[in-house]
Amino acid sequence: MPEGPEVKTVARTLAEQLVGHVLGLLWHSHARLRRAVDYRQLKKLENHQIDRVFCYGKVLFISTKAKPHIMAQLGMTGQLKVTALSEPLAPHTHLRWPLKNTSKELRYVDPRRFGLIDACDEHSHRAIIAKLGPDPFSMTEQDFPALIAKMKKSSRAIKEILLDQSVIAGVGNIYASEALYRARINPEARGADLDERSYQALIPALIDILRLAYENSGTSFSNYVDGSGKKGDNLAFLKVFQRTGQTCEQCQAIIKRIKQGGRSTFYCPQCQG
DNA sequence: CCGGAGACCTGATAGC
DNA sequence: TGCTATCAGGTCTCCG
Repeated sequence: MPEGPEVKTVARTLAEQLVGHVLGLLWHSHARLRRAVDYRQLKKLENHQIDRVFCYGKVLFISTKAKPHIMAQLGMTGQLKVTALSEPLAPHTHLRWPLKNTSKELRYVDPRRFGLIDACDEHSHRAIIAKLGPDPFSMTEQDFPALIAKMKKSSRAIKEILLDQSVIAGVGNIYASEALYRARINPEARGADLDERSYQALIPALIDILRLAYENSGTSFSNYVDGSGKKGDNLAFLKVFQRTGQTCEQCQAIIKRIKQGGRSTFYCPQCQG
């Protein structure tokens, strides 16, 4: 489901509801998520107070004063939200974690089970982040040259490079297409073939697109919701994603969909020719 | 090392 | 009304 802006929205809205609260007794469905979950480790966090919720790229962390922390990746359909204990259980609820002395609980719902929740100590926390490229939300212009150099080294299509979390963390299928449209770059162009000017347009365009999406609390076209169950408002701001057959706002050409690496890419053949 | 294909899952929707 | 096929905010592993 979520890309960087959605995960960051979930982190913000969860922080408002979780920080300062103490986790109660964990319930789980025994389902295997993307991989088997070490529920024993997670249960060690019972009776600990949550002090921070944050994210890097698409990885969300909930930390307590104790070790380990909670790590979550929402995959395509994962929802992490705080609900009333009395709220009916949605199908595919895999984790329920009551907050002591409240009538609420943290729930993880994930129909496709491409997501992951797990315990995470300092060591694995660092290992996770070490594998990821810079996070556009904390990046400054000083980080641009190294990032551009890495992209220029690749013979892959620029759209696929943008989806590579080890190059840049938090970009997914929506915002890769949107950023390339904004920067007027053909998604099939090889990283190595793009000139410096293209990159100087692309990186700021990408950052702008992600910031805007975050300000709009993310894009909901299917089941994405924030940490309190609310949908995002960014769908109306998208220019090409899932707009196959509609006219480009800039030039009136027809927006096309192609497949790259097994995934849809949306673009304007005229503006991004 | 790199890149491509397929695997992992459920659910919604379109077309016959 | 079924069926089949395709599509969906992601990532991991295997193979050449």
